[in-house]
Amino acid sequence: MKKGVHDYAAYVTLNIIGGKWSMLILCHLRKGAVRFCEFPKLIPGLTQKMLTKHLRELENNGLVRRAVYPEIPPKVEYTLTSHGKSLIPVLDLLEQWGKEHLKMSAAHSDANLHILSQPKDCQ
Amino acid sequence: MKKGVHDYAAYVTLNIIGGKWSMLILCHLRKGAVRFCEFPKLIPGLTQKMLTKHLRELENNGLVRRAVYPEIPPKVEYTLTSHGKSLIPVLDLLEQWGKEHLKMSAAHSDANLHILSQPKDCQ
DNA sequence: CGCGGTAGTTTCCAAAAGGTAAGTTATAAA
DNA sequence: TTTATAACTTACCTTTTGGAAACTACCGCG
Repeated sequence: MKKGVHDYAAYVTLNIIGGKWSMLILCHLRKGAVRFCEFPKLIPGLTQKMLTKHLRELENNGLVRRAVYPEIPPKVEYTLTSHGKSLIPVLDLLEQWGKEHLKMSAAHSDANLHILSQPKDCQ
Repeated sequence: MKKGVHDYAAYVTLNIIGGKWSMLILCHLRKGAVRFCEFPKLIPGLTQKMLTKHLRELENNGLVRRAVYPEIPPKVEYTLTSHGKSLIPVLDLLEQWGKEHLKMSAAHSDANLHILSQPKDCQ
């Protein structure tokens, strides 16, 4: 999913949080600052390359703030900006719908086996 | 974005509406039934192949219903299921946040040029 | 001098997603 | 007989995305 000047602002939102890891990163930032090296521990499978890439994107979109502490060894912390925090309700709703959907599809795959006798589709 | 067994149900939602065209297709279905051949007219750039692919996905996820009318030339209509309709508030929120974001980033790129004298970031 | 720790960047490769264009089927109308 | 139409499917190719692993820089420590 990328580009394309469609009339829907929802498209913009998906371009921002639709990457493979962005949403996961944001979810962990909800609770407060996270160090660079903490992310891969929090998010299994996330590599440094993908982490930097998505963090830069989120930073460029004004959702996260990058704070560098001039220490050795280096320390960099990421936090949500206020704009980033405005995404939390959106994430919550996505979360909530996802849960409903999982319940639904579980129920449905059970049901298929013994209940259904209604017409499934007009055809 | 695909796969990955993370703890966030929001991930599930994004897998469903996160494709390049799914959200656009759903948006047009909000108003009612749409024929196959109407989609490419409604959504510039959408090809038949991508359309079928995403429609099948949405169908498999129980969000849209496919109704075939046995006529020549063929007629196939797609509608939202009730489960599909439950996504509308989600799409609306994505839309709303996207609009806010566009306002924000427009304001920000203006502001950058003359206003800012605050520290941008601790570094 | 070499090691460890943090925060990256870079290179190289594989997989997934997406696009183009042509083919398919069925029938009715010209 | 050819054409047109709707709804697909298929083959082939390009682009995008993602991942593994190595490399850089910095400095203190032993």
